[in-house]
Amino acid sequence: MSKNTTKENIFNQALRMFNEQGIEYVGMREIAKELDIRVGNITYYFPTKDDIVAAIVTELADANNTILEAGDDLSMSTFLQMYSETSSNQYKYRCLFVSFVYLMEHNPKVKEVYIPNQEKRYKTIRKNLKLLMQNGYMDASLNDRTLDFLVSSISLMSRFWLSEGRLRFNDAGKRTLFKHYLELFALHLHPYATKQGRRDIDRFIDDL
Amino acid sequence: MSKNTTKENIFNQALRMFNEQGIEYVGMREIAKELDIRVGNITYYFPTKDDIVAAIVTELADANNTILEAGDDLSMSTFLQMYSETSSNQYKYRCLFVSFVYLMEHNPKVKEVYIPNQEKRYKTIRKNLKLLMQNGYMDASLNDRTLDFLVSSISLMSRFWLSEGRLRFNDAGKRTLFKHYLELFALHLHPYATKQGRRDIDRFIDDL
DNA sequence: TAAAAATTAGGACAATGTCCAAAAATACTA
DNA sequence: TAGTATTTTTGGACATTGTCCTAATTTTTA
Repeated sequence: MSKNTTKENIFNQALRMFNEQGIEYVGMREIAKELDIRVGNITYYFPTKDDIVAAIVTELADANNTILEAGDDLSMSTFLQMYSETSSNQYKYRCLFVSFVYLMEHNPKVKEVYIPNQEKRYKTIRKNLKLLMQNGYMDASLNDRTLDFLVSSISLMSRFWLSEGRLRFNDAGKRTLFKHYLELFALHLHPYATKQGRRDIDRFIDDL
Repeated sequence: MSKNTTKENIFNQALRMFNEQGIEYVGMREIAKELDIRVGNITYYFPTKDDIVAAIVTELADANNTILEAGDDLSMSTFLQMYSETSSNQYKYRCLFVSFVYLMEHNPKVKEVYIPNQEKRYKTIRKNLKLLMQNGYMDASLNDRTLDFLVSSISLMSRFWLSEGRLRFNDAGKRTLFKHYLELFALHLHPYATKQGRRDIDRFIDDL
């Protein structure tokens, strides 16, 4: 097991503190203090605080890219499972989602990494829902407008469930948050699912 | 028409700038500059920036309190109309919602005003949904779990639609945002509404 | 072992929110 | 109306923030 480099130490310590206290409320000097190094040493690896945040965003993007794309035989279970994994990644880098709007508007480096993913995300959700229709998990009579509604609604939820969770459950653990918000997500699909789809949804919720 | 007091000028100017640029990115010196007064003059009326924000929260709370409570004869139209009015107030003080989590966790004065309203809000939504059931607008067979789902889901959406809107539509006007997010809200109820309820929902959406 | 490169330290800088004492303007009172 | 008290406004000080830069130190390379 190799010793961590200074850069890794800074990244990990920053992520830990950002997740706990919020990005805006962790100072460079505090991070340095925890690691018993000087601030100038941090700025050597990360010239600005935004660079640390950008590194976090990049790691999240990479993590999400390792989640395999849906095949043509996508089932409701797989779809839910994929959502669950994405949520897991979001939780790991949750500091990003608690200050979402703020980050996007004032951190160009974050914007650069995240924006391209965003459009892709809409399309992926839409494509997956269509696959679920084709494969008999979602109601085949869903029109485009309802599909758009579901995509919008899912996007909104998946962006802000962590913020909501922070407000509502304070600093509850991952388990509590997952139980609540994955159920919320799954129930969202319920009215538009076929009998087969609903069976998968119910099983997914039971397993939470 | 009486001349505005200094305090009112400060409040209005701050709200305007907060809404446009975000609370965290408007400095006391900038507000002072716009009004051609000195910073010390602001702190005379609002000792800290948090006090300005708290004043904004209070005004929002007051505005929402003027929206009449639902009577026992609540209809789907009225329910949607009430939601629309609340959303209008949120838009007026939208700076608060773009930095929601941040505010709640680090501004005790905001927390004090908002938290009590929050629990009340859950109960109100729940009560109103039950009224809609009783009055034949929502499916009478809704169980408690589905009701909880709807309440959670509505709460999440009504807290974060403004954040989402900022990310997705950038600085689109009120009209664009309303068209999209009120429809999203209304469609949310659609699967659980009765035929009568759905008629109201469809009319509401058409009128947007 | 000496030179070069990478890393770390330490302090300076402008900007921020906050605070305070003195000046100015206004209101009040005899 | 003149003098006093109160409210309002000013201008600058303060600690803290992220950032930047130069010099010292350590590590790597030749």
